[in-house]
Amino acid sequence: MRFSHLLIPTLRDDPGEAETVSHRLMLRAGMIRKVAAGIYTFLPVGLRIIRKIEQIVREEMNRAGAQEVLMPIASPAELWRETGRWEYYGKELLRFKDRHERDFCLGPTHEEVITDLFRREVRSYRQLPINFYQIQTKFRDEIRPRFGLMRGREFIMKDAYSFDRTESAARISYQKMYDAYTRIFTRCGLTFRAVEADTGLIGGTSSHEFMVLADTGEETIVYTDEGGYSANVERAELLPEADPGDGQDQEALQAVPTPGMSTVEQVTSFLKIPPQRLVKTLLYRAGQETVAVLVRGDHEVNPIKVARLLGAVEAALAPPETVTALTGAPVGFAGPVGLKGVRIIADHAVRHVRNMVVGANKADTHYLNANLDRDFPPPQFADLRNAKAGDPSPRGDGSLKVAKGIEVGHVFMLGTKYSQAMNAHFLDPQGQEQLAVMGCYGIGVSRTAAAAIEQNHDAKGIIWPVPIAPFHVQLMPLSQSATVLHLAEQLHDSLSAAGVEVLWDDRDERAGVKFNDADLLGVPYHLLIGDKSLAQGLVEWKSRRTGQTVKIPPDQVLAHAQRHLQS
RNA sequence: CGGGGCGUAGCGCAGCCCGGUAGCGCACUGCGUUCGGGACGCAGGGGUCGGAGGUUCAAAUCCUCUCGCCCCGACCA
Repeated sequence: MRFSHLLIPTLRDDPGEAETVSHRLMLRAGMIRKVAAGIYTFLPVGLRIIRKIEQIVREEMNRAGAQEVLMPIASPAELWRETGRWEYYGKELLRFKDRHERDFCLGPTHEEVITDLFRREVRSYRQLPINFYQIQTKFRDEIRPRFGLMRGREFIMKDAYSFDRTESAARISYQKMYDAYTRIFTRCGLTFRAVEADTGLIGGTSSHEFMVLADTGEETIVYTDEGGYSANVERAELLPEADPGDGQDQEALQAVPTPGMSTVEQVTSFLKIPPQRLVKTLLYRAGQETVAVLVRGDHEVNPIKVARLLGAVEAALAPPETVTALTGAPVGFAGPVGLKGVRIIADHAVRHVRNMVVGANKADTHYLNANLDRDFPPPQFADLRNAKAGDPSPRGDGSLKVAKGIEVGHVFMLGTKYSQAMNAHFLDPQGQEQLAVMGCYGIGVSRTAAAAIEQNHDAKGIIWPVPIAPFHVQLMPLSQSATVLHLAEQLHDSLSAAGVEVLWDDRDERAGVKFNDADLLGVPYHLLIGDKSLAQGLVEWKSRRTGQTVKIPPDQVLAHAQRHLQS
């Protein structure tokens, strides 16, 4: 492909709107252009990358036995009302009316539409298991779209939905998708990790997220070196630890003034104690109930765990008025001692804190040396906090480490949530109606492209992994001399004929311009043809990643290319 | 939704405080010279200064309203 036949509007300057590496580089390399907040046009080079990823996804989905369909982007409100999500989904669901005033939305995901298809068309257990997938544009009206393709409002997603006879059969479908995802991200040339994820309200038994590891990732994961355990921090289970048994004596409870000191940092540095000795008391609103949650000063409450313990949909910090009403003190001075009229729950780690510092439920006052049993009744203990580096693994295989990741895939056991809401049945061998057991599986295709850049770039630009690179080789004639141009054309033709994807920079630009654009674009191999080396009958093959250059005769280029592209 | 910032040529920006009819670099067009890591010269094209209203003899500049975009945050006591 000739460079001059594609619109590749590279930019010399960083666009002011982009902060993130992938966003900046995709704009500069002329791969995407913004149309509105979180909404982008893919230009030819950007689209080629998307197509590459899609192709890998498609091959692996097909191999795993899923069948491709294409559902509409617009879907009618009735389907969403059946599952309650028309109300539940909130503002992220972009709604509109057609000319007859009928309610529609742009699909943010397609459980409703696919379940509707299933219940209309699939009758018998003989047709199961069945798994449908599509690669399609999704729309989610995010609160704050950001980072270019990383969190767009419109994005390209592969979504798949499996239907099985039983829970155990569904687990097999789930495992097939899990394995397919592992192959997909491996084939894309990405460094990633599958982590246990929260199943949230949807319930079900399993959920895994596939995280591309990158320091710029929005998600935090914990893992052990041996790979025995890895999970999203939100999800990571923490077992109760044994009492370190330092045998400290309980000292007398004592109120101390802590004027204006409402944060852990302020109180601990004022009292000159380590944060582990402070126990903070946070009031959470979960459903109809308000609870006081105790965690150690160096720990963070995990609201998802709080909600799960209480059987609520979600838990959020109570507003300041509630805090004042219940504790009689402004925010920052709540504590378990003498706290009335509210249930208290505590993280396991609190059990072993002796002589703790806690709020005194009085403005500008904390207690020193508060102790369980003696000063306040023992609360219910549970795992209520986020994991942090150094915590013991729940599998007992060492301690947890922390890393940042970008969520590019998510597999999910749904159970019968949707089949029940929408009456999606099949007939079992006994002729009885049974609810289909479902799973759903998503891959952010456009986000995968962005994640690949976050993981593979240097100061000069992108460095694509070969399998998802827009081209394999960028061919650069460095002068306009007839021999150089002639050889460039010959090499372009012979490589292309052999299936090597060549971007031939046929522009009449200076060498420096071509080099810089090539580095920006990130095509993995550069083939340089210049008068200098050609004088010795050689051309240069250069690796974008390592910068390593070898000089080879033109008739060996094809073999050389094939050798590099295979690995 | 709260806070901050920004809309002036395709991109990056100056001009705005202190009103006087728009400028710089890159990109783009033509010609010439150049040609292995973002060349140079000469000559050009391109902007109703996000939009609407107001003040004024005069508005990119002052005032009001509006639209769009970016960043941070959305409450860890």
